Amino acid sequence: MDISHTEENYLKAIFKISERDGKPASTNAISTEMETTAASVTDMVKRLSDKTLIHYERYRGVTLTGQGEQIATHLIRKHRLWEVFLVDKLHFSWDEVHEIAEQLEHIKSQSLVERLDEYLGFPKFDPHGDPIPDSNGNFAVRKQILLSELKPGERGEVVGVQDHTTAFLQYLDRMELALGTQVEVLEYFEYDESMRVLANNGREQVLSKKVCQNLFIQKH
Amino acid sequence: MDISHTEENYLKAIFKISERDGKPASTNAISTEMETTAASVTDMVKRLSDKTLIHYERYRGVTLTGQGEQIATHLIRKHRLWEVFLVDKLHFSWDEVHEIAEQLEHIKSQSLVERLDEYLGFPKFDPHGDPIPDSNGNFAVRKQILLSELKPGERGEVVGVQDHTTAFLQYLDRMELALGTQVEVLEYFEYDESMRVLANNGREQVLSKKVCQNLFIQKH
DNA sequence: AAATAATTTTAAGCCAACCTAAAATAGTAT
DNA sequence: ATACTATTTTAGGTTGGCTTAAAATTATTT
Repeated sequence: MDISHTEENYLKAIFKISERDGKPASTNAISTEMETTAASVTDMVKRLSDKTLIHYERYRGVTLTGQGEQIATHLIRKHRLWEVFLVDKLHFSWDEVHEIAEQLEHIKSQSLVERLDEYLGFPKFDPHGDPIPDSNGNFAVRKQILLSELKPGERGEVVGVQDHTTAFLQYLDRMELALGTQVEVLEYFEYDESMRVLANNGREQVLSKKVCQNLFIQKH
Repeated sequence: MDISHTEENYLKAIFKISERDGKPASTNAISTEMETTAASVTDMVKRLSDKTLIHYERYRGVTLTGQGEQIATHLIRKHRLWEVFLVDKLHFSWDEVHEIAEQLEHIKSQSLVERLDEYLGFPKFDPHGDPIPDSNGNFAVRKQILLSELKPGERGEVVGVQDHTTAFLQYLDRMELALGTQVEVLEYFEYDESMRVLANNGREQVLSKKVCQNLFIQKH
């Protein structure tokens, strides 16, 4: 059985949505994620169901079958490995790689993925700090919290971003808040829920609520 | 205007055929190359003509327009650069890379190609000795001849293959006739048009007519 | 519980890319 | 020039993935 580029993208969307919402993916949620209409989704969902890649009952939303989930996690694995390649080897910046990886993730070759993984040194996280699943679809877990959850006096390391937009990533570049940066919360302002933060590069700056709620920190 | 994966493959096929035959690509030739029917080709050829990617007149065969040729050579450029990547960086053997590169060549990102080129050290030839066009579509030319054209006593360097099949490439591996091997023709047998050849690795062996007609040599 | 709103599905149809079978054209041989 | 053959095109139809508009179902409000 072969599966199209488009079908793969639907599976990935369904995976993403059910992970985020912790429940079956609704037709509407999928149509939003895929930037298409609800009718198109219903259409596709029937096909994916015929191929036993998802469980589907009318009006009930969809979940991935084992098979479907395997395809989805493998896509994510490929996407994130390629992102590492683009950043580490080709020196793209972390805000430029998503679209290209979106294409590269559809390349079909088992040995390619495994060799790429090895070539990159078996990375466990991509350039945005997102975990790279192993070939069985298992994600590394990390006890990370949002910077906004840190109390004054507490310290941690920047390990990931929740918001993947170019705007946010470029903002972080400007603020020199790369992954791996050690930070300490100096002060919390109730007024606008911002924080004064000291980074290990010596920079001390105030970060907005929005920024704090989009930065993942590993506490220590 | 955007162009599909399939359309790109047609353009590449047309380029290849007109290069090989030195005349417009016939519907039948294209259908053979694309492993499809003549009717499908006629269908597609009309669309490509509407997009001004080819010149087409019924029953007259097709040729690429400037635009079409640019797309075709750019595909070949990407294909061959990716082959170099797969062999040089991921250590695939030269008989394993074609299919994967066939997919990778469709990745759309100008900066990706240029960075890859740089990363690979601006290679001029791919792992099979085929020239890699520059970003303007210009191919390096090399005065190469077939081994079968060499006379006893003459020497040269193995620089490419005409036959790209796995069988031939693996045969060359066994015979230790990699690209770059220096060879000298010791003896020619009229009986079966085979040759006794001495390689710079000290190996002396008899190569069949078929082998000699599929190995490109740069004479010296 | 009934009415209203939101979501989802169905219906009907479009386009790209394919197919088979039949018709048209071109090329070749007599 | 005619007949035959090979090639190419047309005609008509399929499938995947998409659309809009209408109908059906579910969820929410009163």
